[in-house]
Amino acid sequence: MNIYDIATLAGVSHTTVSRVINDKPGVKQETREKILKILDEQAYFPNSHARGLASNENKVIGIIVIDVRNIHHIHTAFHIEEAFTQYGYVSVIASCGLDDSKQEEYLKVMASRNVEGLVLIGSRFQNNNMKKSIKKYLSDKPVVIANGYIELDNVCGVVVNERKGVSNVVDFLVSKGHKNIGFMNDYVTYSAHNKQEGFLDGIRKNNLMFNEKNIKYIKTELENSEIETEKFLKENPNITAIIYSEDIMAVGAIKACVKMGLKVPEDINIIGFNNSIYSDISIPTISSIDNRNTAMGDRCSKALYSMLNGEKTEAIYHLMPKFKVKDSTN
Amino acid sequence: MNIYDIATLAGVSHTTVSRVINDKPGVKQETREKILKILDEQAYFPNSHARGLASNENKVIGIIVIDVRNIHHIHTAFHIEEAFTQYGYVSVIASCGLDDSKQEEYLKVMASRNVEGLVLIGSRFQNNNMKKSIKKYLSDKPVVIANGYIELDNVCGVVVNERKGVSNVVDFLVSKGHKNIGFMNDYVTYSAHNKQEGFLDGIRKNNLMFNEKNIKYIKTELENSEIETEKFLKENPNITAIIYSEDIMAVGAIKACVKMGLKVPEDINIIGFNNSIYSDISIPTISSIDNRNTAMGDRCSKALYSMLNGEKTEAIYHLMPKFKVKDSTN
DNA sequence: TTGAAAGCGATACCAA
DNA sequence: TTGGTATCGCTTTCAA
Repeated sequence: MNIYDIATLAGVSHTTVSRVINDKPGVKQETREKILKILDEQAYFPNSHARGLASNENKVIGIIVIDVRNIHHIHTAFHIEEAFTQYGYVSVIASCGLDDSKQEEYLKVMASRNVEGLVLIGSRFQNNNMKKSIKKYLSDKPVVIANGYIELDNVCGVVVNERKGVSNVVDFLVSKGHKNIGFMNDYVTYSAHNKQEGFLDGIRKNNLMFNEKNIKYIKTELENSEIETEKFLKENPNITAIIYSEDIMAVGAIKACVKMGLKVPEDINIIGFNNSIYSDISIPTISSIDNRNTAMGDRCSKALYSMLNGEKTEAIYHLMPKFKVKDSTN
Repeated sequence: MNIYDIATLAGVSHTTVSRVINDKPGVKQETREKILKILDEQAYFPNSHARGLASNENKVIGIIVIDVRNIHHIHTAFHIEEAFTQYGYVSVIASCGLDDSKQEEYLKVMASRNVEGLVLIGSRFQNNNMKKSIKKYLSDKPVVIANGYIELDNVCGVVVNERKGVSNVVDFLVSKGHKNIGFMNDYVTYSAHNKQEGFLDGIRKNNLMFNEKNIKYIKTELENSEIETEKFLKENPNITAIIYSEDIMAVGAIKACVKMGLKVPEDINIIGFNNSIYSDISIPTISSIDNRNTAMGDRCSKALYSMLNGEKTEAIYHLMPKFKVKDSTN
C-alpha cells in the first residue's frame, strides 16, 4: 500500500495525497477528508526510506552508550530517548562496550544510518580518535557528549564538575574532623582522572598530609571492591573515611566493613558517587555525590534539539554535582 | 558524496561501484581495488534510505521496553541490541512507559520506521489491544515477546515459568519448616498474575492454610515496600517468610526488618524475584528467583533472527527460573 | 485546488 | 567484466 494506491482509491493524484499526509495547505476540505478516511481505513503509513530519501531528513538520532552495565548511563540514554520521542524522533541506541577500537566503528554505523544528530554518553568518548572519527564521518551533524567535550564546531559537551564534587566532599569530611582520607578510583577514564584531581585539590586545600598509598585503583565491581577495601583498610588502619568513584564500589566497601566488624559511620565513613539506587539500597544508606543524571539528560536533549534546529548553543554546559548526605557519614 | 560521484572519480559506472560496495562478483580485481581506495579516501558510506528503498531491507529491528525503571528489562534490551549488532542490524529502542494507550502508538512508530522485526519486552504486552495493533500494523513482520505471548502467526513468545518458580520456592520454604508464608505482589500485570498463581499452587500443594491476608499488593518501589512490609508484619505477626515479586521490594523488606529489630533469616525469611544486583547489594544478600535474564535475551535474539531468515520457530519457548539461595533464607 | 514530472541514491536486470 | 536503465515511494517544484 503506497501513496499511489491511496491516490487511486481516492480518485486523485499522489501529489494531493502527499499534501494531505503532510498537512499542507492547498487541498479542498472535502477532498482532504475523503483521503484521510481512506488513509485510516488502509492503516497506511508512509515508507520512511522513500521519505528520508526525498526529503533528506528522517527524524532519527543516535545514542551511543559506552558501558551497558552502568545504570547511570542507561538512564541518561533513556531520558534522552524519551525527550526525543516527544519531538517526533526515534532513537537508535547502541552500546559499544569498553573496547576503544569499536568507537569508530559505531560512529560509522550511526553515520551510515543517516542519523540527524548523535549523543555520546560517557567521558570515555573524550579522546583524539573520537575527534578524528567525528570529523571524518559526522562533520556536518550535531553531536552532544554527555560528560565530555571535544573541540569541534559541531560538538557540544555537557559536563558535570566531578573534580569540584570530590574536592567539596573532602572539605566536608575535614569539617567533620577527618584527616586521613582514602580514595578508591576506577581505572583511567577522563572522568576518573577528574575525580582524582578533585581529591588532590581537597587534600592540598585543607593542608592534609598526602600519602600515595591513600589512592588505589580498583575495578568497578561489587565483589572486587569488597576484597580490595578490606586489603586497603588493613594496610591503612588509620584511615577514617574513603571516597569511591562509583556507588557500587562504595557498596562493596560497606560489605567489607561489616565483615571486618567496623561500624559505618562510627568507625569509618564511606562516600559513593552517582547517588544511584545502589546507595539507597545499602544499609546504612550511602552518602553520595549526585552527578545530576536527570539534569544531564535534559541538558543533552535540549542542546541537541537546539542544534538540530540550527540554533547556537554553548560549546560546553556545566553542571554542578550535589553531595547528598545520607547515613554513611557522620 | 554519492555512488555517482565515486563512479566519476573512478572513471567507471555507478553500477560497478555498487558491485564493489556490495562485494559482488564480476569486477576485475584491478578495478575493484581502485574503487575501494577511492571509497576509503572519501569516507563514503551508502545512503541508508536509498538502500532501504531500493532493496526493501534495512537491517533495523525495533525493541520496545515497557518500563525503563526496571533494570531487568533494560538489560534484556541491551542484550538483544548487542546480539543484533553482531548480525549487522541496528536497534531502534523505545520505552513506552506504563501507559497502556501508548502501546499502539509506539507500534505504529516502529511500523512506520520499517523495522524488519520487533521485540516487545515485558508481560504487559500480552493483551488484546496489542494483538489487534500487531495485526493492523505489523502483520507481516516477525515479532518476539519477552515474557509474554500472543497467538498470531508472526508472533513468538519466550516465557519464564514464573508460576513454577514461585511454587517451587513455597516448596523450599515448607521443607525448611515454614507454614505461614506471605506474598507481596506488584500490581496486576500478566506476570504478577502468574507469580500469584504459583504462590497459590504452592499453598495448595503443601496443604498450608490459606489466608487472604497473606497476599498483599504494593507498588514496586523501595520505600513503599519498606512501609508496607512493616504494616504487613505488624498485622500478621505469625508470618515467618515473605516472597516478593521483585527484588527491589525485597530490599525494602530487609530495611523494614532492620527497623523493626527482626533478624533475617533467623526471625523471618525474605525472598526476592529477578536475582538482580539489588539482591546482592543487600545485607544480608537476598535469596531470589533468577528469571534467566541472559537466557531470555539469547532466546529472543535467536528466535527473531530465525524468523527474519524465514526459518520456523516454536510458538512459545519456555525457560525455567532458578531459585538462587543466598543469605536471607535459612 | 489539483496534477505532471523531476529527483533523491541506491539495487538489479538485461545487454553489450 | 562492464554499463544503461528501470525501479523503489516519497517530496517538491512548476504549470495548469
